[in-house]
Amino acid sequence: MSKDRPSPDPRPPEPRPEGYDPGVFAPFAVTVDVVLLTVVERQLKVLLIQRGHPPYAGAWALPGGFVQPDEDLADAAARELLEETGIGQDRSRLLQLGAYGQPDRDPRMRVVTVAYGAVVARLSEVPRGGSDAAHAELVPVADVQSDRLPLAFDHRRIVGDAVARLRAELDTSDVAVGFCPPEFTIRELREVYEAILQTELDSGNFQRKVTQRKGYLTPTERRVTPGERGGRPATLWRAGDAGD
Amino acid sequence: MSKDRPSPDPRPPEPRPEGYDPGVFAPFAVTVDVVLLTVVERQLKVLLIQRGHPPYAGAWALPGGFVQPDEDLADAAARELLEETGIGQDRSRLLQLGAYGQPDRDPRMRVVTVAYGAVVARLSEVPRGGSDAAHAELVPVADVQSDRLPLAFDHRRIVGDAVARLRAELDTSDVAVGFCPPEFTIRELREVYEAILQTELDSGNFQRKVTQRKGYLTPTERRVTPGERGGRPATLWRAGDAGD
DNA sequence: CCAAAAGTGTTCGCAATACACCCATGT
DNA sequence: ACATGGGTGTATTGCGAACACTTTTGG
Repeated sequence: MSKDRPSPDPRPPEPRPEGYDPGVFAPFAVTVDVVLLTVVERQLKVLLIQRGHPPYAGAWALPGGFVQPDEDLADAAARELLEETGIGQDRSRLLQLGAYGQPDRDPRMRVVTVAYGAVVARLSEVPRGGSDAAHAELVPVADVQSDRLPLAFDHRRIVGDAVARLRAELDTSDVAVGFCPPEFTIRELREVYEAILQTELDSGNFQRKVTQRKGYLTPTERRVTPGERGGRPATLWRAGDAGD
Repeated sequence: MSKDRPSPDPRPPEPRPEGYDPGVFAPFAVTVDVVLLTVVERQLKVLLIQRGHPPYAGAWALPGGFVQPDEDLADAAARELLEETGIGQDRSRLLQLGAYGQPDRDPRMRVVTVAYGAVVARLSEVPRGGSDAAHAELVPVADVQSDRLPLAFDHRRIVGDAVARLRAELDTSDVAVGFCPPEFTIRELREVYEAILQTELDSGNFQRKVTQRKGYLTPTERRVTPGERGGRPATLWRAGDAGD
């Protein structure tokens, strides 16, 4: 990658693996953070943990932590999510959002974090299998974006970027079905869209748009029994072939 | 700001809970790589340098290098690009593409790289003001993707991702005008699209589509004098307000 | 019966496509 | 005059938005 160049590094050179020039390689910490989103009662929520130690002790933050020396980034994200919240997520379902590396983003040392996005079906409560996360909770994304609920580090920005990315990919990818349980009604899927886009969608047009999209949904034989106030029973659908 | 640098012990520290434990994190090297694209004679090309030292000595690679301790990631990308190729690029014109951190992507040590994309107007030759880059050259992207020209590390994949991203953003962003000089004809812009999408576009429809798009282009009073074989002189256009 | 929710049909307008045609220049 | 490339007009088609309407349930 890089070759000999003047050594502008004010720090004493670290002992280093052979082959790299001293004075050029400064050690960084690399972490991963996970933006886990879910829709509960028509509201988009993000999973946060309450920090137990400084800096930002007591503040809310994204689950995440250090990448281990021989660990892939996505694996680290999955592991941290499991350790801190008890939620197991396949690494293939984690979408990389980007790297955040402003020099002062951590007050103590240079940390570059790689953010990952994850999506789960309506999760009402956090499993609490986490090793030692002080506290994990689902909070409305709106509270984060309005800054009514301040986050540690640059995590508010990361959440904002994640939501923007989610909105952009709603129509072109299969993310939305990730917010639904294995079998779901079109209404349920529509409410996911509405929570994310913050708009109302025409139910009839949505129905067509989503059922006609190839490989997106597959119908089951089962129907749902209507609520107390009646109504035609809705078909249950599964994620389509393309989403597997 | 705590300054205790951990010794770069290659062995992993104990798997530990969330939270910072300065002195126990595993040191990573963080680098940036730049995928600089340009269109020359209807061909999409990427700027590569020839490596002078192992690993991959003599192989082609993306320009890039280590991030310095107090340097922002985008700044590092701009600096490395300038140092290795003599091309100055504003950091705001560098688009982050993502982080690549597979444990074995560098044979000697753990390196996480953050890739940035850049776009310049038809660049026929590399400035050669680079400090020490052995050799820098523009090569057809097709040669990289077909693996006819193998690249060091995982750089082929990074280039592939960059091109995919470029294609996806062609219609929704202003990237394409970045491939054109300050004043350009619609034909020139169309050839950029054609080189990137690998298709032929109807010139008439392209004209309308691109001129009607609000804030995308602004006409000048100037025309271009036709070539030797005649033809109606084309209007010169500038990037629109939205692209500033 | 009516209310409510699922799902379909119908219409309209816009935007993309195909392609014919006119415009302004060089030789 | 003719070739060449710039630019506009026009017909067609497909898709999304708006919304009326039918279907199937509970009360």
